[in-house]
Amino acid sequence: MLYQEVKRKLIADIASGAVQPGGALPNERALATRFGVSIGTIRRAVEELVAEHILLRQQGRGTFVGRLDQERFMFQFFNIAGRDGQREFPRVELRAFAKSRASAEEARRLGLATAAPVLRIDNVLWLQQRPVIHDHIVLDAQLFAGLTRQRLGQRNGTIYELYQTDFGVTVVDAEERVRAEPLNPRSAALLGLAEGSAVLRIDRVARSFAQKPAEFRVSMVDSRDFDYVAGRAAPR
Amino acid sequence: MLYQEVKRKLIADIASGAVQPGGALPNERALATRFGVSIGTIRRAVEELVAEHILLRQQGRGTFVGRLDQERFMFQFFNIAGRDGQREFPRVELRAFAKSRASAEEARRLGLATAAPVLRIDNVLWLQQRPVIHDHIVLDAQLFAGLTRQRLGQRNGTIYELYQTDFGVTVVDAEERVRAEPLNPRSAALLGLAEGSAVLRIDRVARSFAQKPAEFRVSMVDSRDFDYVAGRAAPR
DNA sequence: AAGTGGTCTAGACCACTTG
DNA sequence: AAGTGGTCTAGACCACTTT
Repeated sequence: MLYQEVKRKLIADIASGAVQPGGALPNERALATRFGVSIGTIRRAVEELVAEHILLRQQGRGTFVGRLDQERFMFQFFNIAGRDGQREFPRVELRAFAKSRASAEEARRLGLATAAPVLRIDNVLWLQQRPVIHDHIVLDAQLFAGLTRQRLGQRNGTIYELYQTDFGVTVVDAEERVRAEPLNPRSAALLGLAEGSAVLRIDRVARSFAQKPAEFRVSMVDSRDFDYVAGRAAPR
Repeated sequence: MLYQEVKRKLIADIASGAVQPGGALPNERALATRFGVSIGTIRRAVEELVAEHILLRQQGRGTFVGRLDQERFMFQFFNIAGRDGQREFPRVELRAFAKSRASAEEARRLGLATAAPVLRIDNVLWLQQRPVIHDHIVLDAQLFAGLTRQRLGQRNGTIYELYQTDFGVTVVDAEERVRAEPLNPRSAALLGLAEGSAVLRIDRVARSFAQKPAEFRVSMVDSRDFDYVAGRAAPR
């Protein structure tokens, strides 16, 4: 499994920040020489990282570390679409930022000790000029030490890009669990809906390399006009 | 794109029934000779078909056409799990079988003319000895000509395996849209729940080769104890 | 023109399964 | 022992991007 070894070393380079998001990798010949393997083996490792959206190859230009920009966020992590299938980047409104302690459930999802210090962020996401989603985001306060309300509000790009550029945390995949639930009072107030309406609740654990939990997020979605979409066909 | 050509030919062989579900493909050398390409090119084509769960390779044994058996159904198409993540194969109870005509929505999803003849199947799925899911399945009556209530009731294995063995329709992927909805009277009766309870509604279009719609299904899920699960990490 | 990734070849050797 | 897929090599040639 030589190529697995190569893949691990490439991931280590990305995780350590030795190659920056958006930056180029050395070319295939250089990598082959450095790792002492053939170009075919390099290609195999890079192909898998491209399939995982961690690297990006462009013929004639080079191989680049994927940035968690808007386009990728929409493609990989934003699964809400209009009834007609139309997708739109949401307007994000920051409503609260606080430090507190993890509940038992949150600690378990993030792989932390119970009552570990966490940061909490409440966002309201707008689609078609209406508040549709209430996100409650929970982060390990140690991993994101120094994150402030100001920094969150000032950011350009997605929150995942902020994790990547400011804290070296690259989100590579997410697991989501969806259920129907009556709307709670806090979300009802933020979304301007009646308490008890049937809404979607999405629990998401976003993970970094080696399945390390990076973020836990609960989204309450007014699904009267929007769906959670899964299993879109891969382009072939 | 030689390997794409090889892939198309392999798919044609599977779709035409020239190789049966569960049957073995010729070995790599034989395929390379038949198509006049190198083994590497055969491998590339087969690798993609394996990634799409259409073929299955076993070192030392051979390459086989994937059967839509219980294991694959659970892995690829059954996305309901207990709160603790535990997965269980449901007991399927056939409650109704009828011929009628497609609604505008159904026709659109199946790529049929409005009011085209369709078959309708109502199943109740049991998990942990309780009715949890009401499936309403709509099929193109032409594509599944000859399907009877008896044949459905007698089947061994999953309904997708029946599509494959009896009608040559291989389901290769599915797109699902999920929302929260108050429970309708018919599903309420079948699930033994109060009308208006908040439940998950899942609209699924299952597709065959070349994105051809094969089945449209609406599932109503009592999500008090079960979740819809998406984006599980790929094994690496 | 030079440099990059994309495709394809023709083999060698290994690991695993079956008779 | 024979046959299968799994990994790896060392190149050739092509398509594309940049200078």
